[in-house]
Amino acid sequence: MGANPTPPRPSLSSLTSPAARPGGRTARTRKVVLDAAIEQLLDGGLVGFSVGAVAARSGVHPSTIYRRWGTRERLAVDALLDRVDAAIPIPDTGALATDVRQLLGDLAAFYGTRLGAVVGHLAMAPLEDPAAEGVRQLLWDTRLREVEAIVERAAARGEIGRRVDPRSAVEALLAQLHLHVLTLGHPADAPTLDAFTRAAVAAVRALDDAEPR
Amino acid sequence: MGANPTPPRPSLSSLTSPAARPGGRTARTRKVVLDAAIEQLLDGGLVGFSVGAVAARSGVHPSTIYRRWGTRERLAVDALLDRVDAAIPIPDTGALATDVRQLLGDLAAFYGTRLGAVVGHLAMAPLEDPAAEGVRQLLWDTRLREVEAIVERAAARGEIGRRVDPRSAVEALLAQLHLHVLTLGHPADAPTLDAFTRAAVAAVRALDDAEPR
DNA sequence: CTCTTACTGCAACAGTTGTTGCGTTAAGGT
DNA sequence: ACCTTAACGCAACAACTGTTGCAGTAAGAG
Repeated sequence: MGANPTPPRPSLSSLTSPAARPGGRTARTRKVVLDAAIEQLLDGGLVGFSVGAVAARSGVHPSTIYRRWGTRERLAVDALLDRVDAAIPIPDTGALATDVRQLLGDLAAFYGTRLGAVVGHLAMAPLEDPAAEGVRQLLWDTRLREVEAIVERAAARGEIGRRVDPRSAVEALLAQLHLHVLTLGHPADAPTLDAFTRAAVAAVRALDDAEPR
Repeated sequence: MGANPTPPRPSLSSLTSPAARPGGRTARTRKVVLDAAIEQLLDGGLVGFSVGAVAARSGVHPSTIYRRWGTRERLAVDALLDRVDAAIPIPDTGALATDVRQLLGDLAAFYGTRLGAVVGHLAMAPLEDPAAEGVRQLLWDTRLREVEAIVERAAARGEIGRRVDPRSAVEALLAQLHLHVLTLGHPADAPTLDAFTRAAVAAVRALDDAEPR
């Protein structure tokens, strides 16, 4: 029973359930296609990303890809999930401001990457494919929950009040960076990130006042 | 002479330049198509929004639409521009907090509309069509500049420091609402909007400290 | 080694999306 | 009323997108 093929962590990877007992060369094909999809996303981003393009690049027949993934969005999301698992670590520097500064810096650096840009692009607005949209929401939820640790540690230290809703606080921490970089497409240099950090920390502190009404 | 058909304000409407001297039934066709596009967006949103669908609904031949607009994104953006001009007013209540609260409330209400949801959806992430993407950025830029008035009045009143960069401040004001409602798809009730307002105002105040380095 | 089973490639097909050439139509100027 | 001219409808077409049936093939079980 230890033989079940689930990945190291119970990550949310893989829309195509690897659950069923393979009776074919599933794993190899999957890897080849997803690698090709990543390559395609690296040069060209989402523009020109299509099932046909990935099929041509991978050598796998289009019909196979359609059968396993179905839509371009599902394929892109599934390919990215494989690589974003490593993602960005949650800092623990001992103070809220430095935690936030480091997290924002890491995020900005990631979104500066070609791959990160695509991930950010897909992350910001709803997707048309229901399955892909479900994964997007799950990803955000997972991610925000992880970041809540920063807020909870700050509350434990007494840096912020204990009445702050962690989820709202996390949103406040991340919102301006995402609007600035991903929605508006502007760069985020060090002074900008410093300013975002100051603003974010102040916002979280303000959420304490009379929060639970 | 009062008969000129240009809209009240020299809005950025219309990707299709109405500049050239019309030798055909330009204006009528344009209106019919854009009205049909809005209808199509109202029921169905961006899903199922295609040139073909709008052609069928408007009775205008698809080839005509392709010639004038080219892509689905350009058509959608152009149709929406016609209706978003009325948009959301910039409040002037005499205090920063109440200005922000009203603006956030108006925005949340607008995004709760079917039309507003589509606008918000298109606003959050880059568009693939270059022309449509240009309009998106222009719209953001225009909008943010308008909102700067709130910040500048607050600075004039002494509510916030004069070293605050208005553009950063405006981003800080709007960021959490957009992340919460448009990216995450969550509702924004009154208490939530109150909390966003408190956080946003605190964030703007924090931007003052040592802002210009 | 053989059998089962699932997945793949291939080819044929259907639907949608976007393009182009041509004759026709209507708006605005004279 | 007439002429010019841009825009439109139509049809034919090209390209891309997605689906389906069938035969072949590889992985895992006994």
